[in-house]
Amino acid sequence: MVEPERIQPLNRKPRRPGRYVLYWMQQSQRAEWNPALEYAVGQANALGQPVVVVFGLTGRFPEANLRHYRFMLEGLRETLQALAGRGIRMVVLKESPVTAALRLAAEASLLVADRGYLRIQRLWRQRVARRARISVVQVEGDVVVPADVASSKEEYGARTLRPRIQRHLERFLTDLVPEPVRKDSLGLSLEEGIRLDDLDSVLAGLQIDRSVPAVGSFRGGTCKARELLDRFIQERLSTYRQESADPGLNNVSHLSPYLHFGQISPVYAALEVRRARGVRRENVEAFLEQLIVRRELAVNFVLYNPSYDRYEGLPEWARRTLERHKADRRAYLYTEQEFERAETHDPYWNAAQREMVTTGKMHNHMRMYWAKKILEWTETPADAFRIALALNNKYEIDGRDPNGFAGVAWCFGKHDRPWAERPVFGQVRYMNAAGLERKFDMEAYLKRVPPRL
DNA sequence: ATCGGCTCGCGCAA
DNA sequence: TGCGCGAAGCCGAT
Repeated sequence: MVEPERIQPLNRKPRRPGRYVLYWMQQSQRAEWNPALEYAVGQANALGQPVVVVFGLTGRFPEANLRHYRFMLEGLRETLQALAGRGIRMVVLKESPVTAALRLAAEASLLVADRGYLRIQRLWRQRVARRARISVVQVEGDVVVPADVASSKEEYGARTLRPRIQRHLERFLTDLVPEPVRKDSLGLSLEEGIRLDDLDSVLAGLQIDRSVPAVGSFRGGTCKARELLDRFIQERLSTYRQESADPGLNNVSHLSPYLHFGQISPVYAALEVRRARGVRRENVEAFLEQLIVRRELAVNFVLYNPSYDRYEGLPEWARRTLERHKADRRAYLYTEQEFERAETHDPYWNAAQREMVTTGKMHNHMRMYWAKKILEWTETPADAFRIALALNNKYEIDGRDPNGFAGVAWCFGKHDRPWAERPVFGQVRYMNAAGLERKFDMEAYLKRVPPRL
């Protein structure tokens, strides 16, 4: 049963007598723990119709490259098979999500969409809702507490969002029981769509940026995500609070790429972690703080701040103080290319950059240090913001995620408070290598990251 | 090793 | 209007 607050009509058009209920999959790329899918199945059962799933595979998602597409397609291939196992046909069309959804909506009774919070995802849904001739309903499945239920405005920090999430948490942290599929859609006559058996040839047929190679360190897909989560709970959760910040230990879940593509449900992950046996409460709480409060603070940021991907999206006090120190002498200055090639004087910074470029994922604590240093070693804070975000989006598997936008902005003062004034940073929180060495085993970090690009 | 100060703005209590 | 407090800070004093 999907919570009613996850369900929102996106237009006022009627249902029509079509051949099937259409689930337009976009953000939640999974066949289980997917409220939009289960809602679609429930509606289809009530109408005595089958469910068809459509996915529009566009080569034009902003800033997406081979690395992102490979990971996403590994997940989609598995999802397609899992859906077939439930008697649900998934059609993958090589065109924009909007036109793909509209094409199959022509013969549908009702269109169900999942939810994504980025600007482009909201725009896509708006267009589909406006141009479809049928009722379009959006079902939230990307966060635990739907962002507009938690708050109706941009929150100032984790401190102000946390109680708002807590208020609703229990209501939304519930099992999602799969609906039985009463009428299967595997035999329907439909557009073929493209096959996903051979991902190399699918990728070869897409007009995408191929300059960033796929990574072997993380394979996409729900199974892989579940495996990582299980292992995390078994082996790492019981020391999470103490160790998760240490880049040398890497004691983290590694779920963020999977969450980014909707290959695993945050509700499922939260429930699994809560149900873990023999783990101290503080560790469970520390993980849920990341998975829910911090992640959903990032979603709040991209939903309510129209400048979430620009320097202008920073709070007034941060821009003011950075502006005041714009002319300060920088001890080092690097170009975007020097950053990209990990050619700074700082071995920790270079290691972080190499970790990101080679594995597609940088340790959480290093992401902060990394962006703070780009601010310190670039001529203007606005350039630094742009460079940090561009590199993040290019090389992280979960680039262009709300977490990335909020994470970079945090390094420039967003969701943070002012600190003692100093050169370049002004009152924005400063970090340095001595801090890393004081607290963590940085030799271990250097050892676990490839020594060169 | 530990501690206070740094400094802004939100939200709540009064 | 006052007050407490905040993602992971740093720095100098003790």
